[in-house]
Formats: sequence, structure tokens, C-alpha cells
Amino acid sequence: MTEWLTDEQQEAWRGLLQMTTRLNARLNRHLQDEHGLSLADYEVLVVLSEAPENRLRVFELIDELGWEQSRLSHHLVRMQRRGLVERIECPTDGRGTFVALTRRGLAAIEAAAPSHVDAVRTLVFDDQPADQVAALAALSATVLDRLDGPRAAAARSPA
Amino acid sequence: MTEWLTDEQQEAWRGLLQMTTRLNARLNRHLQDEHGLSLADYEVLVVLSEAPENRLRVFELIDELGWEQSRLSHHLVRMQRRGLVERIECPTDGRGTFVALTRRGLAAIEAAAPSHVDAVRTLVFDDQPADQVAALAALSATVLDRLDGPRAAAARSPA
DNA sequence: CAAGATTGATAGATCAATCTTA
DNA sequence: TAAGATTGATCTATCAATCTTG
Repeated sequence: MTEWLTDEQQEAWRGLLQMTTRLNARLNRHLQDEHGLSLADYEVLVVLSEAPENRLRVFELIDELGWEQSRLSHHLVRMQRRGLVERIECPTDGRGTFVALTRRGLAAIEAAAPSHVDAVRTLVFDDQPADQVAALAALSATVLDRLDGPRAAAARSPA
Repeated sequence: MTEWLTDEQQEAWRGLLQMTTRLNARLNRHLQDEHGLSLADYEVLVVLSEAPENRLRVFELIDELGWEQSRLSHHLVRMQRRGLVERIECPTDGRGTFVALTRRGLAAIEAAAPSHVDAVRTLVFDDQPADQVAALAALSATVLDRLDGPRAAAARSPA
């Protein structure tokens, strides 16, 4: 009953694993060296910088990032210590917390973005056939749907 | 001089980040729950299981996995403690070390592989258009080449 | 000195348990 | 009781320094 992967699938899978491992390592070092940020920091900052008033509820951040609750919570402690974000109590829900970009956090992401984006473009996207990029986007979307499970997928695209 | 990503690139990039984050988390938990292995353990075991005599030099393993030296070294300590691999001195190079699958390690990978592969197929590859899978493989290969830098790329595909 | 590999210290991620309010 | 979020313990990853042999 067990099927193995085809050669093409195998190649794609190993390639994906290696690519993400090494790409993360490279982008991490780059951001760290040039701007004192980790890739994780950067991802949090980007999402916040795009949110209305530069702030989101913790669960919204989790949803955007795909992280686990406690990872984000610990990470926010460290980022707050460094003055990159601040926590704000939610006025309408006593259980909730907003996470907001500080002036310092905004400055950090604005300083880091250009060269980071440049690295991503150079390493990943430059001179790639448009259909390959589209395929990656499509495949990711499908996989994310599957990870959410049947219920969530149904909620997103109701009959 | 700074260019941002196009919408398509943006979508592909965010998708890739989220997909890998969540896929790793899922596969990790699955392997851990069912077979007491992490995804990292699994990757090491697979590569060794495919090597001649089920053993490789440390630097070969690094190359296959795309990991950093010290990560692998620490990881091997833990795997050796659990009896999954063993270290063997290299007879022809006093600096070198072979890493070999133990009987226990071989049993572990053989037990875990079917359901892990099944998860990968179900979540990632089933019902994906063949050209999308091919596109992923091609894109990964290109990016890995770029990560290796011009020298290594030239060595792989000489003029 | 360079190549192959390991080590120790520190930063980050994960799991289970907990706390507070709806 | 469940939702939103945090905490502490533990495991894993990363960085810089080190050790040994070619």
C-alpha cells in the first residue's frame, strides 16, 4: 500500500528541503551582519509594517506567519526587550493583546528591507521563468490549504 | 536603485516561507509521534541509508543535507547517544570521520519511511500538475547553484 | 597554514502546563 | 469550558574558538 515518490517528486522534494535550509541560513546571516536582525525578526516586522496602524493581535500575527503560539510569544519578549515592538492591551477583549511596531522597529525594517529584498530577488527570482514562479505560488497555496485541513479549506472556498 | 518584488514574486515568496514553516512543523510532529524521530534525524538517516555500505564522511553528509558543520556535529552526538549512528575513524585520512548507520538506525528509517513518505505525498504532491512539480525542482536547482556562488557553479557546468 | 571535524557558550524553538477573561 | 496568550523546562541551532592531521 506504500508508494514511494517518483523521481521527479523526489528531486523536487530534496531540492525544496536543501534550498530552504541554505536560503534561510544565507538570508539570516546577511540580515544579522548588515542590520542586526534575524530572518524571524524581519518576518515579524514586515507583517506589522503592513498592518493598519502598524499593529495586529497576536493571533493575527500567528496566522500571517504560520508560527506556533509559544514561539511567537517568546520571540516577542526578545523583540520587545530590544525595543522593536511593544505590547498593548486590547480594550475590547481583556484576554487579547496587540503587538505594535515601535518607532525603532519601523526604522529597523525600513533600513533592512532594501538590501534584504535585493538578496531575495538576486538569489531566488531574477531570471526565473514567470511560469516557474507562478507554479511555486500555486503549489504553496495548495499545500497550505491541505495543511489547514478540510474544514478550513471548505471555509475558504465554500460550495 | 532598490526594486521591490512583483506581486507574483511576493506571493510565491510568502507562500514558500509559510509552506516550509508549517510543513516542517507538521512532518516533525508526525515523525516524532509515530516513530520518535525528528525530521532532522530522518534526513540524516535517509542520506546514510542510500550511501554505499550505509556510511559517509561527515563532509559528504554536510553536502547532501546543506547543513552547517557544527549543526551536524552536535546532531550526530545526539543520534549516536540514541544508537542510531556510529562514528568510524577514516583509515586513509587521520582527520576524517565516517558516519555509519547502525542496525538500530537502519531499522528506524525502514520503519518510519512508509508513513513519512505517505505524508509528504499526501500533503505536497498528490494531484499536483506535473509541470508545477518540475518547476519546483528546476527553481530549487537554480537557487542552489546561486547559493554555491559563481565558482562552484562554474565547476559544475564548465564552459 | 588549510582541511576536517568537534566543542562550549549562547540564542532560538518546542512541548506541556498555566493563567486570565469571554 | 474554551479562547487568547504567556511561561518554564528542555531540546535544538548557531557562532566563535579550538583541536588534530595533511
